[in-house]
Amino acid sequence: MNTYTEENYLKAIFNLSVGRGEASVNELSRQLGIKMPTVNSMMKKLAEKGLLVYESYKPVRLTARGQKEAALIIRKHRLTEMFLVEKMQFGWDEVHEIAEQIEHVQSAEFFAKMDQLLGYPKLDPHGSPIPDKNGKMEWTEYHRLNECRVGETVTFRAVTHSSDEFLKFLNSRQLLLGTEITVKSIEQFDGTMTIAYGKRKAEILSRVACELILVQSSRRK
Amino acid sequence: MNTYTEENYLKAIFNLSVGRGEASVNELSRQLGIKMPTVNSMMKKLAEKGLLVYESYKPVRLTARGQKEAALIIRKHRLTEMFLVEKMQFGWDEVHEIAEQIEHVQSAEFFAKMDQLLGYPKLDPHGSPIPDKNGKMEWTEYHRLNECRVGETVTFRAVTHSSDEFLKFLNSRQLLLGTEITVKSIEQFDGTMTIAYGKRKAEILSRVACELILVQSSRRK
DNA sequence: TAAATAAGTTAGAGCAATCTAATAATATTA
DNA sequence: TAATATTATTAGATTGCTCTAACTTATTTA
Repeated sequence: MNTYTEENYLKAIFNLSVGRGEASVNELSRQLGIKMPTVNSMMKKLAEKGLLVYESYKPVRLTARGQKEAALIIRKHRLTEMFLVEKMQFGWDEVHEIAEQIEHVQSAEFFAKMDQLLGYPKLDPHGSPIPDKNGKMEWTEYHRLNECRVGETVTFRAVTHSSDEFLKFLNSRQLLLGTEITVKSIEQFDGTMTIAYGKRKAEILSRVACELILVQSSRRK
Repeated sequence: MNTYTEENYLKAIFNLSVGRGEASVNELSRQLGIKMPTVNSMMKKLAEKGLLVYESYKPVRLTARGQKEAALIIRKHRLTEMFLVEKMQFGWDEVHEIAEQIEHVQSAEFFAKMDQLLGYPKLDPHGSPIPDKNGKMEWTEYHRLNECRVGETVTFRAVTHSSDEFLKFLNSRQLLLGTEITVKSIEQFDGTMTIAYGKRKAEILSRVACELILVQSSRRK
C-alpha cells in the first residue's frame, strides 16, 4: 500500500500528465507546494516502487501500475465529489477540499456503496470522467471554448480545473454544465469572447476563462 | 490544530477515562497498539500543549480543553457511524473502521451537513451519545445486563464496546437496540444468564456478553 | 555560441512518530 | 517487609517527509 503522501504525489503526476504522459519535477513542486529537492527524492522512491520511470533531468512518466493506482485515487476523489453534490446537497464549488481528504479512506466497501447509491455515474460534478474499478476511464474528447469560431453553438460539458473561485465565477453568471452557448464575437487582440446562453445575450468572458471551459459541438448528443 | 496522531491519542484517553477521569500509559499502549515509551513521550507533548495533566508515574487526565477536543473527535466519529447506517445502508457492525478514518476529516461543513441530514441525532447506532458542537453530551445512566435480577424486564439501549465480532454475535441472535429482555434465570456459579425476548424464550448469554450490554428498566420511556 | 536563467540534483539537517534496550519507580505477593 | 512482578521512564536509534544551501545540467536569450 502507498502512504497518504505517496497517493498525493501519484495523483498530482496523473493530473499533470493528461495529454502529455509526463510531468516535470518543477511542475510537481508548484502543484503540491513542496520544494523541488523533496519532490526529487520522492520521485526516486516511487521509481524504486515501480510506480513511475525516472531518469535524471527528465520529466517522470507513470508506469502502467502507477497509472492504475493513480486512477483509483482519482476514482475515489470523483465519486466522493459526486456523492457530496448529489446526496449531501453541497455545491460543485464546495466539494474539492473535502474530497481531497476522503479520497484517502481505505475501504473498498465505502466507495462501492457510494457508487451504487449514485447509480454508477460516469462523470463527476465538474464533467470529469470517473475511472472504473480497474482504473480505466472513457475520455470524450471535448475542446476548449476559446478554440470555437464566431457563430458556433456548443454545449458546456466540463471544466479543466475546479478551483473554488472559478466555479463561483461560473455560478455568478449562471453558467452550468449542459448550458448551450453561442459564440457572438471574439476580440482578435486578446481573445476575449462575447457569448450568448439562456436569457443572457451578451456575456463577456476573458480568454483565460474560456480556456478553462470544455465544450462539445451541439449537434451530437 | 492537532495532528491525526494526536487526535487518536486524545480519543483513546477520552474513551479509557469514562467513569474514572484518568487513563494509564499502559492502558493507552495496549489500546493504541503503540509501545509504552512512545506513549510516554506523547503524553509529555500533549501536556505541553495543555490538553492533559501529566505527572510522572501517574495516570493522565484530560484538561477541560483536552476533554472538549476529544469530544469533538468522538462527535465526528459517531455522526459518521450514524450517517453510514442511516444514509448509506451499512450495518452497525460495519461502520467502525470507516468512521475511524473519516473522523479526522477537517471540515466543519461536512459534519454539520451530516448532522442536518440525520435530523440532529442524540445517539449513534450503538446507543452511545453524540457530543454536541461544544463537546457536551447527555449521558443517560444505563446499567449492565449482568447486574439485573431474575424476573426483571429491561430494554436493550447500548453496547459498551462495538467490536465487529460482538455485534455480529448480537445480529445472529436478533438482539437489536430497543429489544425488551426478560431475565429468566442466572447461573450462580459463573453468571451465565438465560433471557427471553421477542420470539426467543430461552437464549443463553455468557457473563462476558452480559457485561457489554447496557439496558434500562422498561417502565421508563 | 557565450552568457544568463531556469530546472534539476546532491548533501546535510530537522521534526514527528515510532522502536528497542536498559533502568527506575510502584504495586503485588510471599 | 523483602522479593517479585508490573508499570513507567530515559536514552538512543530509525524511518518518512520535509527543508535550505550549494552545485550541476539544460534551456533560453543576447
